[in-house]
Amino acid sequence: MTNTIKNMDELAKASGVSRPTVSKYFHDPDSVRASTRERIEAAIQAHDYRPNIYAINQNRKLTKNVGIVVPHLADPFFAEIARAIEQLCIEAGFSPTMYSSYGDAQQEIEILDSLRSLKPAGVLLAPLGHDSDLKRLEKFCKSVPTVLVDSNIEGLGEAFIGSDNASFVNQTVEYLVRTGEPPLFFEMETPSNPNADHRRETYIAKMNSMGFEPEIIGVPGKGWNFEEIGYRGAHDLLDKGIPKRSILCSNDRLAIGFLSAAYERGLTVGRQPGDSLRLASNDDHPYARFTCPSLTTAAHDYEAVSTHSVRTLVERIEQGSALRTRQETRYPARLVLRNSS
Amino acid sequence: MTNTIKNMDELAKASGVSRPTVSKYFHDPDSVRASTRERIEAAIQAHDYRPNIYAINQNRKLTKNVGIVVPHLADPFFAEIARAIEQLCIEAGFSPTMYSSYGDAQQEIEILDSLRSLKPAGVLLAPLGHDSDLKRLEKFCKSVPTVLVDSNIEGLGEAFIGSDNASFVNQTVEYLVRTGEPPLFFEMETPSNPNADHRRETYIAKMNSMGFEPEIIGVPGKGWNFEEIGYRGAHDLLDKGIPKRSILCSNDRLAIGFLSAAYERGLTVGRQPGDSLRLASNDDHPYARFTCPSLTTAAHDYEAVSTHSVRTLVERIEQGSALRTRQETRYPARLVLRNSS
DNA sequence: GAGCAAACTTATCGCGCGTTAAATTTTTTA
DNA sequence: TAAAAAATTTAACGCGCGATAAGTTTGCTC
Repeated sequence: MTNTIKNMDELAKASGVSRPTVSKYFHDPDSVRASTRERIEAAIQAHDYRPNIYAINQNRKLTKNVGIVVPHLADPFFAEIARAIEQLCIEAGFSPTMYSSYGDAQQEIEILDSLRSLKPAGVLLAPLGHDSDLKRLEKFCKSVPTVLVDSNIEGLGEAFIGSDNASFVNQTVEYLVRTGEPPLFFEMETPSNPNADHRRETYIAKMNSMGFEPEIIGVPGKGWNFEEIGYRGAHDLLDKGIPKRSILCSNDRLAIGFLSAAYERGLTVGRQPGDSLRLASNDDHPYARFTCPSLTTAAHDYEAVSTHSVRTLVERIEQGSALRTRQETRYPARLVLRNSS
Repeated sequence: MTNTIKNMDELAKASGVSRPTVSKYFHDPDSVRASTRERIEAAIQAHDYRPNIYAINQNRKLTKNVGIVVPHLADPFFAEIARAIEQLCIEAGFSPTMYSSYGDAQQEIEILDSLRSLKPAGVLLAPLGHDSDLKRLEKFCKSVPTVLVDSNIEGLGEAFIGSDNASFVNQTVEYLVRTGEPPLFFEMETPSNPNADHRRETYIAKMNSMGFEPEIIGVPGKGWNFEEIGYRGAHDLLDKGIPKRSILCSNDRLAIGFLSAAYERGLTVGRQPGDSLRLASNDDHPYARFTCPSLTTAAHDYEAVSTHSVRTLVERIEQGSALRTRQETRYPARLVLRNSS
């Protein structure tokens, strides 16, 4: 209870052990004899002592810190993946810290800059994408072991782990065609996320290979208010009548906006006879279950992506990254059939 | 470009200035002569030098770190408030770090424990609520200047800044009564958030004062899957028929689940003649605009809450908290009329 | 209980920076 | 231009811990 213990020296005296032994204990409690360990732990408990992490890390060239950087924490997709990754890092014995650039390239760079001074053992980075300052990112990746997540940037970092956009779109297109008619592709005009580009390209290729004419609507809009952009884009589109009975949204957040607009217009969305149109999407956003109607979508394998990301980073940290080549891993989607198509 | 500079000594030599002056510069660039500042800054730029933050903080009893702790970052409400607070902390010259306990009391304690060893200048804490380990929280608040946000815990921390639950419920109840009929109150049976209790109490008091019989449905369910809980609760409720034409949900996430269930049952929600029921809620969740129908709700004053929180914390940090008394501030809600009622 | 490895102690250095006091230089003011 | 004020330099110590080398004790094996 006497909180008079300020450093390891005093803790050592209080527990009747020498300081180097206490130091050894903190690095690995099992490296000291059981009886010694008990005495140290008793003293720690009694005096509520915690070593000064600043002093610990000062002379380390590498700490146990891990940075988790995502483009937008208010996006439930990234919130979810960050949560999973954070948990896995803790289990692997690291101290994760979460950062969000909130869609701003400048802030992404500032995060990495300040991260560098934390001497992190590694970083898990879900980059902004097109908007990112590639030169600065590249420079950072050379100085800190970095694993890219979700959005790939060619050649950057130790590895890339994400989802297979082709698998998403192939499945959703196939499903829509099989159970109805070939879909229109509904997306943002200028998406900042490279995954969106892969989805569009896959859509075009898939439609062509099935002998259909691809048809794409790119709605205007900037930033991360995807629902709003989808909502407005859908209204604009539907002002001209229903262009096609099947619609495939590039992502769920656009679809949420689309469904909202459709509802306001009294259009029923679904696969029942009499429904005005069918809508599918990609991502399996946490709210996709609760849209009206519930959203048919292709789901990320959140667990595989987060597990593999963390495992890869830990490997690279422990083995050093010198000899290993950069690997890209993409997990396939799982089609989730709900009521919107 | 020569990255050979490792510490302040070398930086001092490279810029032709003494080390104490460089040190002074880093504490306040304006405390050195303009010509000196330029020389130092030139050297910093040329060699890409950043001081070792661990060495800086080692002997400081207080750092410039600020902790932001929320119950659940995957909840868009907290994501939004955390984002705003984070930004304001940066502008105030602090280094914020975000933590989420993900609804787990144990993790909340662990966050505060590890936070303590970061020697933060202060902490902005949105506590879990009933589930929190009050004794540990209290102990923490005594050792670190802490401002409570969103959820109040009597007597804890330097101050509380949140929203006025009474204002929320009074407005929504009044509106529903004025434009239709007195509402049923739909909530979780055992909410972990104390705000939910205040909302229920206000509902009861308001209904009584208006001469109506309060009627409350408490749906079972644990955890933070509010949409799911609302969805199931709504189905259970509606299995027995529509109990009342007006329904007031304790919060928007429950309402989102409710609307989903209502939609599945073919019930139309809204204020049009012919609609089956009307629904309102509280919080103005970021997706409340995009539900089907869009959700009438009482909105938090996000900006006022976040601004006031950060300002209060900064004041307490700078002035010391000795003489000041604990203040509680609650901002009123703004009724947002949409289509659900 | 001799022999030996493992565990521990003692002593000492270094890390990068904060901080201070006294001496010195530069700039401002009268 | 001399005096006063401000900025800077020199020198030195301390912080809490990591790390290491050499000597000492402990506990285990046969």
